[in-house]
Amino acid sequence: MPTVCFNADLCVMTKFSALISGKWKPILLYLVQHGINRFNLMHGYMPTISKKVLTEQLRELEADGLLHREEIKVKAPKVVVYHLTEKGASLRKLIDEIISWCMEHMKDEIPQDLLAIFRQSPPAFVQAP
Amino acid sequence: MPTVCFNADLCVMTKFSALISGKWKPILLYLVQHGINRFNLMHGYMPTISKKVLTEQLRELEADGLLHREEIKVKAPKVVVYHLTEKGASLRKLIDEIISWCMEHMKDEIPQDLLAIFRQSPPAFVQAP
DNA sequence: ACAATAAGTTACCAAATGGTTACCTTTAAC
DNA sequence: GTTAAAGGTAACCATTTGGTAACTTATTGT
Repeated sequence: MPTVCFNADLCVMTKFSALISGKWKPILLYLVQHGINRFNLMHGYMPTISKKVLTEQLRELEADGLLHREEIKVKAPKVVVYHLTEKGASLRKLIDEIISWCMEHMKDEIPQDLLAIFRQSPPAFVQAP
Repeated sequence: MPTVCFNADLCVMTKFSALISGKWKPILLYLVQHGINRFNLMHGYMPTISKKVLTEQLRELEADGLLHREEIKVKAPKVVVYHLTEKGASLRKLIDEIISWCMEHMKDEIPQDLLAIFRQSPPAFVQAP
């Protein structure tokens, strides 16, 4: 019997996965970084997400310290703006490195046109994160 | 309405998450890299995984081209050895970078002693992946 | 008086994921 | 001839995750 044991619940990668593996989270971080930072604006760029799930994912990103949520106190219909925290911005950089790895090692699963666009301008404003 | 739309099913990070987000997969890659590469041997290092799930995760890692499974044709009780493919080895390097990021940016969620060990010898043979 | 807009919430549902326990197959050793 | 070891399967269950569709609240413009 080994003296060292591994436990998935204590695994650092388990915690990291929890951070990014919400279905829409990498896309949300990317959009907020690029100024797509309001609820209905984001929803317009992600037509297939439901409002319920969009709310959930945003709240989780906020709870994990990746996004900051700011309610702008204007009298009109409430306006809410999201922006990246430092941790969130730093995670965005790491995600770009992960995407680079994917472009090299998962070529077969990534559409040709995306690969081509990526080669020209890495974190382009197209479908990637 | 924006001309660009984002779809989580086409997202590169979704594919990447599928690669690593099996609960035990990062640990398995790490163990195999360190020569813990047989079914019951691995099971000894991961006492809380069930055989069913261990089989499943190994099979998925194999299907994703990260591990190679080799049945050694000896007459005795069948012996099976796993080893990393090139893709798997390259993913292990990326995971080490991800863990470095976690050690910097998720300090509060990572036990002190692990942080200390990590500072001395990064990819140590202790609970980390 | 009424519709529209921003940003959600509520109730309910389906699929995926990991887990438990018991069982299987082949060969060698006692 | 039964047992042990290696590497699994099979049947079944609970939780988590994302999804649908309808409803909400406050204010402003017509």
